[in-house]
Amino acid sequence: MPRRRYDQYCAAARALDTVGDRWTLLIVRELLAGPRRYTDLHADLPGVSTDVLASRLKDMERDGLTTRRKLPPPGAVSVYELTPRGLELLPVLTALADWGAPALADRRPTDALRAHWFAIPLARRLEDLGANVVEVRLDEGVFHVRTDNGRPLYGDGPADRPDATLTLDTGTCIAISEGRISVKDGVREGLVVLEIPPV
Amino acid sequence: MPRRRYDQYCAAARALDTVGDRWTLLIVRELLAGPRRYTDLHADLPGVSTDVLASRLKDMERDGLTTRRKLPPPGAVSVYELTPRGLELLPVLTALADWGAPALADRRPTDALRAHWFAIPLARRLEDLGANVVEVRLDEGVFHVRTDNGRPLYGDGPADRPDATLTLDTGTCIAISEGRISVKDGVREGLVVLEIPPV
DNA sequence: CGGCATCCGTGACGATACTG
DNA sequence: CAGTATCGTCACGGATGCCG
Repeated sequence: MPRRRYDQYCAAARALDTVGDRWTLLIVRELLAGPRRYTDLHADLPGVSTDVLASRLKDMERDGLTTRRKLPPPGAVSVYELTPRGLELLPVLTALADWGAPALADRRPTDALRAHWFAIPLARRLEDLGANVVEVRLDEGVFHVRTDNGRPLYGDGPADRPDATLTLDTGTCIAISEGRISVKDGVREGLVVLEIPPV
Repeated sequence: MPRRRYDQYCAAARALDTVGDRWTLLIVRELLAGPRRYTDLHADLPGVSTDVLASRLKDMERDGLTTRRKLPPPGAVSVYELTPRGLELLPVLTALADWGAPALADRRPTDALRAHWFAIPLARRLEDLGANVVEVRLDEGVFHVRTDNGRPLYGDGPADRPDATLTLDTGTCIAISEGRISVKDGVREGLVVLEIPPV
């Protein structure tokens, strides 16, 4: 909750009171990948300043979106993690990603990029593959998605034992994310290579 | 699009570049009620300053969310209206309202209130009534909702010729909005009075 | 080195006053 | 009625420093 509230008895305004601040929803996006350390968050949120990130994490913990947990030694590092309430923001991020996907048509040279940022709009399109864990290989990097409502929803890098792997280029990935073509169409047209590893 | 962009090649971040600024999504909320004049917008967005509202409307027009139209004389007043692209933000507002509805449990004395603010979370729950236009009567005021994907989605005050009218209290309205009870359950328990006017 | 806190310049925001 | 102009304040972004 920011210092500035809307003070409106409206469900949408109440939500924006909590998650309407700059960076908050993008922090949620990162935490959908599971528990993360402060430094990892800072690395995957290029542009955020250290104090704003720390301040947001405090606000989010106070508002019940996240919890802070100390990993047992050795390591004894603390990680940030979404609460169930914070996890319920996934539909908000999905709706935003749906709306914003067409804007990916113009790719600016200054744009930062992490492969797992494609996971949110892509996840639903992979649901009918019949695979719990899907590894996605783009030119820009590899990430994996869980389609079984598991936590974490996705992660960077290859999966442990994926049920399927998808190899495709960025344009195809966006087209599938937007629902313009299906995964099966992509395979049929040679844009996507779908592999099911032997058990 | 604000001066500050995230500069991230991510669909959700791109959306937030356009609608992440303070007040923008609440202006969309108001424009879902159809074409509105500047003064009306200002009246139903308590707390927004005149310059910020003017600035947002400019940004939104530049970004293709709204158009400005001069009504034919007499009157010759100009109104703001959502474009199809702007209208596509409804799922975003619905997802936000879903998430924010539990926060309506605590009602602060400083909260502003407009009856039609209940329309967004309520609209989907009225879809299976088989009525195109539903008039909703709360203690706080009357508004009406179109459930046939028509524009406008809702409006203040009574409807012209509603297909159904609902009379209920605020708590019941929130419970239905959250999906905790259905309209039919509300009627059965005496919390909702549903009237279908004779043709 | 991870996890912040502090300082500072810039810009966004909010309230009021004013104008065509 | 529909904004623009002005101004004080606060949030943001970048850099740096501190401390376990």
